[in-house]
Amino acid sequence: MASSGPRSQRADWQRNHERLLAAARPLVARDGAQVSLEQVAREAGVGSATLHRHFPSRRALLDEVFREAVEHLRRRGDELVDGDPGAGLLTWLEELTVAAVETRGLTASLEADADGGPSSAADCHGVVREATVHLMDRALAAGAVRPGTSPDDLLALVTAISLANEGNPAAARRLLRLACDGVRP
Amino acid sequence: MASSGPRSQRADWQRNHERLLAAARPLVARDGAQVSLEQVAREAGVGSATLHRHFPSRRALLDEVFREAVEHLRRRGDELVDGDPGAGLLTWLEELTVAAVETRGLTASLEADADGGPSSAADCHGVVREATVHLMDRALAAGAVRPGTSPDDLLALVTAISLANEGNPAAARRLLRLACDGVRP
DNA sequence: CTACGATATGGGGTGCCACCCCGTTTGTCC
DNA sequence: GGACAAACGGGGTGGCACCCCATATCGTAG
Repeated sequence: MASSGPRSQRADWQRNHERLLAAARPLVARDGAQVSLEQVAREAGVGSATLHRHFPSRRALLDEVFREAVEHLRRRGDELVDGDPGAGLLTWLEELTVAAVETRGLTASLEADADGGPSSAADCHGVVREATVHLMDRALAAGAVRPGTSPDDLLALVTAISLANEGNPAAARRLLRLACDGVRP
Repeated sequence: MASSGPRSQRADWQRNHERLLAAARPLVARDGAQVSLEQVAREAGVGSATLHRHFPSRRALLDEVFREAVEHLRRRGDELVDGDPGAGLLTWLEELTVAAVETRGLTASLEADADGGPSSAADCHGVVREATVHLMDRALAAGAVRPGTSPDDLLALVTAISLANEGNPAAARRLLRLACDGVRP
C-alpha cells in the first residue's frame, strides 16, 4: 500500500521522475495548470518524450506535484474531525477553497475527473473527497447540514468557485460564504 | 445608440464579418470557447489575419456569436420582473445557469472580464448583469434575499457553476439549488 | 466612367505547443 | 563482462495564435 518509492523502476527512471517534479513545481506555481509541459521537460534537462512517458496526462503530473499539499490538507481534515461538526465542515470548506485558490493549478487536481477511474496513483481528488465525506457524515449526524446534501456536490461547488477565482482568495471566500448561507434570508 | 449595422465599414468588411460569424456559430456550438480561430477563418473562407482584425480577442468573437442568445435572455429577464420578486430572481438564476451550461462557450461571455472595461460592443456580461441587478433590487426590496448580497457575487457564482459543469445541466441545477438554499438547514 | 487613395485582404512567417516514432544508450542481473 | 529489457531523447508531425507587408478591392470625387 505505502508506495513511498516504486522499487520496481530503474534508478534513472526515479532520478528523472524527481527531476521532472522538481522542475515542474516552480513552473506550476508560476503558470498554474496551463504550464507548458515542453518547458518542464526542458528545465528538467530531459527529453519531452520522457516527460510524456512518466506522466501520460497533464493531470497525472499535477496530481504528483500537489501530493504533499493535499496530504497536508488531509491531515488538517483529520484535526477538524475532533471539533464541532458543523463548524468543522465549514472551516474545512473554507480552508480548502483558500488553499485551492492560492496554490496555482491545485484546483485542477481537486476537480472530479471527467473519466470515471482513479487514473493517478496520487489521486488528489480522491483524498480530499474522502476527508469531505468524513466531515459531512459527522455534520449530517449532528443535524448541522441540510439532509440530502451530497459531499460530491459540495466539493464540486468548492472546485467551481476555486476554478473561477484562481488567485483571488477574497472573492472565493465571499462566494463560498454566500453559497453556505444561501441566498434567501 | 442603435448600432444595428456599422454603416461606416466597407461592404466587404460587413460581408466577411457575417461570414466569420456564420462559420463560428456551428464551430463554437461544437467546440465551445476553445474553438480554433484558425478553423473559423478557414471555414469562413477568409485569411486568419482578417479574423484577428475583425475580432481582436477570442472574447470579442464569442460576445458577437452570443449576442442574440443573450438578447433573448435579457427579454426573459424583463418578463420575470412582472412576477413575484423572490421567485423571479431564483427562476432567472436557474434559467441563466441552464442556458449557460447548454450553450457551449456561452459562459465565457457571461463571465466578468478580467480587464475592467466593457471591451466589446456586444457586451454579453454587461447585459446579463444589468438584468440581474434589476431583479435583485426588487428581491431585496421585497425581503426575499439576504441583505448585503451583491449581484456581482451572485453572477460570479452562476458563472463559476456553469463553467465547471458545461454540458451537464442536471449537475449545474443541483449545485445552483444547493447554493441558493445554503448548506445549513 | 475613370482614376485614386483609403481600406481591407491573405499568404506566409514566427514561435509556440502536445504528442509520437524509432534508433541509441543505460541499467541490471546472471 | 555480456545480454537483454528498460529507459531515453532527437527530431518529426500537425496544430495553434498572432503578425507583417505586398496586393487587391471599394467608394468616391472629378
